[in-house]
Amino acid sequence: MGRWPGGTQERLQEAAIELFTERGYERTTVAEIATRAGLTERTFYNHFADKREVLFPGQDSFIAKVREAVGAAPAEQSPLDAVNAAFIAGSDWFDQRREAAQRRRHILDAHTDLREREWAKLAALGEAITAALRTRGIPDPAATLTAAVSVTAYQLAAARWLADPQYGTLGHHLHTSFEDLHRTARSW
Amino acid sequence: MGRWPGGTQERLQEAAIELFTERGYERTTVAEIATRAGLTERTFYNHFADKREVLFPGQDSFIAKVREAVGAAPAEQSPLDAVNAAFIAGSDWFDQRREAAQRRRHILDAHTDLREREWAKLAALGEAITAALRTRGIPDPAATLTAAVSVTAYQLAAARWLADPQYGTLGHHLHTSFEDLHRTARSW
DNA sequence: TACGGTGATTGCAGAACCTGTCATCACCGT
DNA sequence: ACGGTGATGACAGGTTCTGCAATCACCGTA
Repeated sequence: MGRWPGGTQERLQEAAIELFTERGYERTTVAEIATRAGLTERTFYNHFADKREVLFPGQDSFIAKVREAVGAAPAEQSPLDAVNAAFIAGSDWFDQRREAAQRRRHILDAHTDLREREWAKLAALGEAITAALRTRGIPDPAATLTAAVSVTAYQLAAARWLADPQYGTLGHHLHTSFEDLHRTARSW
Repeated sequence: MGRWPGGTQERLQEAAIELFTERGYERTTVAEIATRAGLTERTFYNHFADKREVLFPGQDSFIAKVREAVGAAPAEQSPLDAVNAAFIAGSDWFDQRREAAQRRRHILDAHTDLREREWAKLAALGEAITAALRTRGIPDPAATLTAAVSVTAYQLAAARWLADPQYGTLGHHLHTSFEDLHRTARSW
């Protein structure tokens, strides 16, 4: 058992994705993940709150970044544009991990448990954006509605990004998704 | 142990809400819920997929009703109005259960686990509406965006309905929430 | 080199969740 | 009286997750 080789979380994440794709999420135990990473089950739980969380690395810091970017946006920018810009500013990270995102999505789509966690993360993102918009002086309910619709546009962009055979950037798809949103909102 | 006294699910739900408010969600075991209802733990799991599900009675049938109502809306109605009308059509059920909804909300707010499940239900509602809108000929991404923003407006209305000291109906709050949505969308 | 502090890792026990399997029971029609 | 049906119960077992305390490697300091 190599002890302290560093990168513990990353090793656990890779081991988890490997095993999930090999045997499926439910047929993989936390103990197996830890063993493949050269660690123990207990250590897994020192790094991740539960079994699902290993599939959502960096989500919390992404949320924090978006919140910060929305708060720091120029005052003359519309709320929706501010959120859009914040998403685009953080999109490089994803473009560099397209393949990992693909595998992750396949696992997520196959298990309701995991999609539940994903929705929870998206809800947290929405609440963070709502809070940031409020500090920009946007009152409720506009803040809540704008945040929610932004998250939906973001989801849409992410889906297109993963499905795009042309390998367009996430930023590009965010741009078109928010254009679609403007167009659709005009019909409401 | 009264066997087959009828209303098994309802008894389990009431026992669960009682115990959750008395000791809290985490400090209540499924076995305790079942015992208070005069049943066994195994029977609980014959009626509910897991411990959380006991707090979401009728959600699935509500989703089915909304899907149906959206599909059956008059053709001249705009997509957003169709969803709004579908919500209002199913709002009586909630108005008759305001107090239970209050207690349920207090329990939900205190536990991330349960809010996660709630988000999952809302996501399922959104997907059902998306599907219904597509059968009405609304193409993507308009169907997805319209459904998502409708669900958000619904959440907003439900929150106001529970907080309203005047005890206004859910239908009333749905009306004003969708008006807010129209107003906000004009700024996008 | 010796020593102690710090933080990560581990072992162990145990509660609770959830499932599979099969037996048992009440009801109902014949 | 009899058999079918469906809900309930008993039991075993795996898995998830937590609390607690011990162990280990590293690092600065004397």
